[in-house]
Amino acid sequence: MASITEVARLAGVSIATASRVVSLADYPVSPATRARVLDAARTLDYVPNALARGLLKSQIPVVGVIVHDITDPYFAEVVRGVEDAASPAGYLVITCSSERDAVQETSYVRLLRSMRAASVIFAASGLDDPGQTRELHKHLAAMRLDGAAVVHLSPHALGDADVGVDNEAGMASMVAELVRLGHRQIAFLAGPSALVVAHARLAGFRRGLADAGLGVDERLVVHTSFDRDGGALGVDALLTGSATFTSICCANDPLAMGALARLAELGIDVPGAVSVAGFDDVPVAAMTSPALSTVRLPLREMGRRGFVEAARVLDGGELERIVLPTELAMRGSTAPPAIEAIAGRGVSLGAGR
Amino acid sequence: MASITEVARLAGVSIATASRVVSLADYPVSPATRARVLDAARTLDYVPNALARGLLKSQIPVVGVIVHDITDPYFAEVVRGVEDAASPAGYLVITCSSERDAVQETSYVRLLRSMRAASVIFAASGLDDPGQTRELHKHLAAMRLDGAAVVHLSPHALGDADVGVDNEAGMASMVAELVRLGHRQIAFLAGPSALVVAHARLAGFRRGLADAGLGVDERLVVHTSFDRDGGALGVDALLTGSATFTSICCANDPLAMGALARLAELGIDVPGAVSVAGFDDVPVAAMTSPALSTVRLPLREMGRRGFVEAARVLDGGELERIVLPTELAMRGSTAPPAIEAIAGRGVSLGAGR
DNA sequence: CTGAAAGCGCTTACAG
DNA sequence: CTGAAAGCGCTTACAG
Repeated sequence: MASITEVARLAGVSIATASRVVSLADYPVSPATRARVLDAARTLDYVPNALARGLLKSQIPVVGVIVHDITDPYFAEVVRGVEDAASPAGYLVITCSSERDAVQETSYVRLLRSMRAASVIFAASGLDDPGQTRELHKHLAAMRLDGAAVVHLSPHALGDADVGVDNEAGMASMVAELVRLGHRQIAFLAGPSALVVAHARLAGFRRGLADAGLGVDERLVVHTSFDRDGGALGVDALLTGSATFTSICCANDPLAMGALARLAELGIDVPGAVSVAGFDDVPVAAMTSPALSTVRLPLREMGRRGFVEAARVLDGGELERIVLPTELAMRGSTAPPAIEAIAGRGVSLGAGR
Repeated sequence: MASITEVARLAGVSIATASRVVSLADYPVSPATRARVLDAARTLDYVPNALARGLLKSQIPVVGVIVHDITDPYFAEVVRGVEDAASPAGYLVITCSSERDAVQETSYVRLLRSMRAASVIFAASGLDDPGQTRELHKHLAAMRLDGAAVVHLSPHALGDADVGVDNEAGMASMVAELVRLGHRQIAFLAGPSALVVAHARLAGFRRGLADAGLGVDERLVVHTSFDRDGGALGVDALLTGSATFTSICCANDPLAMGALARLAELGIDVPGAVSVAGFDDVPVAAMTSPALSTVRLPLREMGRRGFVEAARVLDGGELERIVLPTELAMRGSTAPPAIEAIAGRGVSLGAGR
């Protein structure tokens, strides 16, 4: 590949001058010289070496996004948002599926640091485990010191999201809506108790109930994994428990979809016998049957704004903490409760009910 | 950030020696010296500068994956596969959502070239438009010359996939299965006629019919976009057309899901009145209702093998052309045909049928 | 086993 | 407006 040296030689100028024109530097160069350099660059199919430039700046126009799993539509949306904002600015996006594993996450961040990525954006909520993450934070601190932008899109062990939503308020609004529909016995599939974002949503559930003057029946709060399997298992746990309920509120959409699938298997009608609500509004939420009522998060916008904030920091500005609005997306999986609540313990599962 | 110079100074050795130990070079260094260097590196929180190393090698351990859209589960799966193979090898994955736009694709590849990415993997099929892509191929040729690995996971304007599936055979096997179920009037939602991979699947449809001794009713072959909207539009086109059919075979899953949704809207029972089949087996295909019968592509494995082939080339080997097997995944959306075929023209849409 | 030195391809004071 | 030179942080012949 042609280097700037060859471009300069072909154009008959110094490499300094060649650099000034090809790098679009704001520096006076005579029009004739400029034209000759541009010509030479075109002739030689010159493409600047971003590594050399990056070495000088100690930074390369690349942003790493840490996600739980890129095949999870939540994260795919966020990453796409980052890309939509980053791409016009000439930044490339590196996806890092950490599976919420601290070791993997650290290894990714170290790699990002080694290549002097301009920014790392955490799309996934961290686990509430500060001990595990000392090395991670060492890397992040070093990167920040070096001018890199670190942006969180979810609450994490060390603080709130930089660009995010009010998870607690969003969940409380869903609870309020279920109460408005007439529900009084609302179960909650809470996800993993160690996940920071799950905390916030559980807090929202409690607040929603409190706002309605209702108490929390702790037997109806179930912790599971944050995926479909957790939703199915959660339903089983509720049905074998001792408390009755007319609706199930879930801390995210996968949980709700798993619950929907398990209830269908058991022949329990949604929303006839029980209402189900999710949280996130991933694109598939509108395609389940019945379609899932959920809390819409502006996922793509979160990604976009995440990059915008990163760019602000790279420009020497301060991170602005941003809270984006959530919105209820009520669909077919919720309705006023049936006369009788779904019973817990004592009801045999799978018996065609 | 500490550089190797500082590590060398702290360890009391030359930077050459320091480099040999921190870069894990296969070069004799006395154990005592090695230990001192490692110690210094740890003390200084030394992380090697990948940009400096890359500048020397004219290559950085990064692989770019060109996809249509990372929020499309097909591509998310493939990217995850690439990441699963790339990550243990110390490579980072850059996602490029090109929206099948030649200009964007070229711009991404140029950026990848400028940062001397070790490899670019095309997950998306190209458009059959060699004119549009001259500049793209100039960049790719330059990268290849420079030792980068270019791998195609789908057929493209200039040739077959390097790591892919036999789209034609896969589609033919689905047609054979529909015929086995008793279908004789099979419609085909073909996707865009300019998309190379769509060609192959249409060819498979024709071959499957020919193998069964059936002719192709061209009135039942509909070209639309490659997404849900195309599926819905395709159904409308078929219903207002003049030919009858008992099943709809789709060139990919989004088309099939769009068809399913539209048929449900129209009150047409699947698979009672008409069978619907997809192609790809993206994860959501199992979650529609009825669950979608489709042709399973080993998407994640395609991504993984794509990186493995890239690594082979980077190691100085030759690209091995690999064809991965497809598999039928028959689910609830297909069944033997009803006595009467669905009629086209003359049936009023949306009239509760 | 160790080190001095060249060089990868750029940008940017500095001098003219 | 133009150019010579230093230097970013590494690796790697080459010499010892």
